[in-house]
Amino acid sequence: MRMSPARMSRETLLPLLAAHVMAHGLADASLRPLARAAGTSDRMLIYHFGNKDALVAALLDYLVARFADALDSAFPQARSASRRACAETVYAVTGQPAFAPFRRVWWDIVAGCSAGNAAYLAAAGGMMEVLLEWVVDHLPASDPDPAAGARAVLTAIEGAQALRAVGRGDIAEAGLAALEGRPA
Amino acid sequence: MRMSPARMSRETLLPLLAAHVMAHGLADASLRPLARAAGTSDRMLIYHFGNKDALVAALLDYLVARFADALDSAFPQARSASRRACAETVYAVTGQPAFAPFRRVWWDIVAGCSAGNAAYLAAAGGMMEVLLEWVVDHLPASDPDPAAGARAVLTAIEGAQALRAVGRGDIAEAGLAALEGRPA
DNA sequence: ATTCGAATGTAGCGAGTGCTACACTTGTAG
DNA sequence: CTACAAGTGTAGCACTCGCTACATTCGAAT
Repeated sequence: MRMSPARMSRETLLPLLAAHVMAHGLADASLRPLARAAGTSDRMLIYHFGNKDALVAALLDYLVARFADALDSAFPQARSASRRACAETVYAVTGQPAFAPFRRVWWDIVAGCSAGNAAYLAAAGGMMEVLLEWVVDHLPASDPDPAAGARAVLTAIEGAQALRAVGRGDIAEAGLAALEGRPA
Repeated sequence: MRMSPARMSRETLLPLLAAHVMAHGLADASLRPLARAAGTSDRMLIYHFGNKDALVAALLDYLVARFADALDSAFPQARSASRRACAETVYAVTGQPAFAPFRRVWWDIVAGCSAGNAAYLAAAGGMMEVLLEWVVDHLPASDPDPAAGARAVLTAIEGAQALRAVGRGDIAEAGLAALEGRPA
């Protein structure tokens, strides 16, 4: 009676690792708890990824991809009626409980960027690129300058998210409401 | 020949501790490096503050006060000509090197809030209150709704700061530029 | 001068950190 | 069947973490 050794690879490990990180945060994720969550040992994580930095880098790539997936599946397909409506839609959707883990790791990433971590910078760039494209595609077709509009919307969204994260969702909502209701 | 024992208290310690935190970040500040920076031992930090959580709480209070000071001394006295100009002023001033340490710890605080840390939430609330009041006071006198205007400006500023932190200052600046140039 | 409590130094505990050494078992290629 | 490399388990290293026990020194009140 011998269990299959359940051969592992980066690919089979990453979803389990990502689940643990989204549940417990990225900032203070350490090898042994990660390994426990994935049903392995710290020894094997190092074996498969080389060292912790490489593991985190792989994890960030994976999380960016999952974030893109989550956007595609959770967001309405239709374009918004205005920049303001677009921003409020993104704010509402990314405020759903399903996005809480992403919000959690997002601020870990921002803090890491602010501390000068290059891997985090790359991941943050990826996430912003994904979001920016999504916003461009969902701006009103009548928007005179979708590129500029998307940047305005994204700036407002990030600010609203930050304010919500620190318990000042009231400011965030008032801020979004002040976005111009119709394309300029 | 006996040196004065340099009696210490929370009050004499806090500036030194704060300096270390602003230089090296709040997230992974640990007792022994903090003590070294303040010319003491971890033992004494615990003695004066009780435990690390209380120390961090005191440190956050102190940092909020220093942030308020820095705002008062670094910002122009005059009111801005528009909401957009006000936002761009704050963005420019808080982008100065003198504010880099505050930006650094700010994102540590936001990440801590997102992880559910109550002390961080209180500190973040304090910082936002300070900033909100400053914005209200510097909006054009002609602004029809300074309370709403300040919230709009603050949301845009926070978003711009976040984007700048992750290396997308280009988006931030485009976003601020799209704020209405004259009071609505 | 004596006493007493506040302040401080030294040493260490138990837990957790990233990572490694070494032995061992597999599945597969020759 | 044998040889070999990929994969895995066990144990441990050198370190940091927050915190504590214990002994000492110091300044001020009596």
